[in-house]
Amino acid sequence: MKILFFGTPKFSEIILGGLIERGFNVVGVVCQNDKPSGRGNKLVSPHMVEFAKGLNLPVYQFEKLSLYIEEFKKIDYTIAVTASYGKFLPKKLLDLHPCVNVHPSMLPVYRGSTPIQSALLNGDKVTGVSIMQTGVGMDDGDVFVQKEVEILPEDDYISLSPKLAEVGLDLLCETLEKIKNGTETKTAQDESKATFVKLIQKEDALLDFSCSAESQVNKVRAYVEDPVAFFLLGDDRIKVYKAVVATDVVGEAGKVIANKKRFLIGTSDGIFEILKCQVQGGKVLDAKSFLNGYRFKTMEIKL
RNA sequence: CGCGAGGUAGAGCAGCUCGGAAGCUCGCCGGGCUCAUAACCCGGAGGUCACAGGUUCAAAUCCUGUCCUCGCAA
Repeated sequence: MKILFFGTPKFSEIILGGLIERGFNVVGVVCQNDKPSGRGNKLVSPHMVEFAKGLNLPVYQFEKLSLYIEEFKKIDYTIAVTASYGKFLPKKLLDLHPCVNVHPSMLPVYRGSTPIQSALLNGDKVTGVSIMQTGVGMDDGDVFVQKEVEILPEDDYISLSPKLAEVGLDLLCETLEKIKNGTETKTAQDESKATFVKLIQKEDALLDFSCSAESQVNKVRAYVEDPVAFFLLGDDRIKVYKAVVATDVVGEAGKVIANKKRFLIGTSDGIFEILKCQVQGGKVLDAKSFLNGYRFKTMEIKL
């Protein structure tokens, strides 16, 4: 079985790396195009490009897949595996060979592009991974297998994502073996229970202290990799990388309480404690270091 | 040449406008006080002020170039 792998972010890398490690025959990697990015708007390749090259795999980057069907016909593969590729695969491409997808949620819940973030944002205690048939719709194909994964209170996107990838990898390998042997089974999703999650916008990451502290901590956990939860303190934009709900203090919504040791912000329900943050121009710092040098110009946050 | 901020003790910052003996908060080491402490008091170590040139009697501070870090936008 010759696998053509579709995937772009870190999540995909873990799965790709795992497939190789376990001896699966991956013949190539398709990932998204290079994009102008960062200061100077220089063209930057997805990290996957280097990763795949490091594994001596050919890398394909097509601007619009549907325009390159002929190219795909030239690639010698028998099955496609997708994992957070980032775009829909056109029907013409799916018709060439079977295609399975790794989706980090318990489908039909959290269909769409941000299932991991959504589970964290909603404060879920459990999420999971599904291996499914890749279809033309949004994550609505038949499911081969799925497995739950516990979300720990201290988990955030950065810690949870690899856990889901590892579980996804196991399930994927299992499924591929079955497909190879012709013993795979699949069941249709219950459409009535389907939920969708949307793309994340920058503004979604703006912390709102008129909400509960817990909900804003969840926002930090969900968006810690990108775009990173933030709030505005006077003219300063402060990104929050790690926060918890403080239970030993009281305070008023939108009011900052800060001393040499702790950086607290009142919310409508509970106290939001910042453990790791960054002001524009500065490095990411633990609260103590941040407080050592930061000069507060205001202690109020506009709600 | 997309816009912008910054590189000063182990950490985080001030000082730079108006050149003239390197400072603050924390950490660290030593001592003291306390039943005790993330408390308080006393003392101490630790910096070629990113790098390279230039101006000057004198440069962290002014000028030029280089390297590095970071925020925004896309």
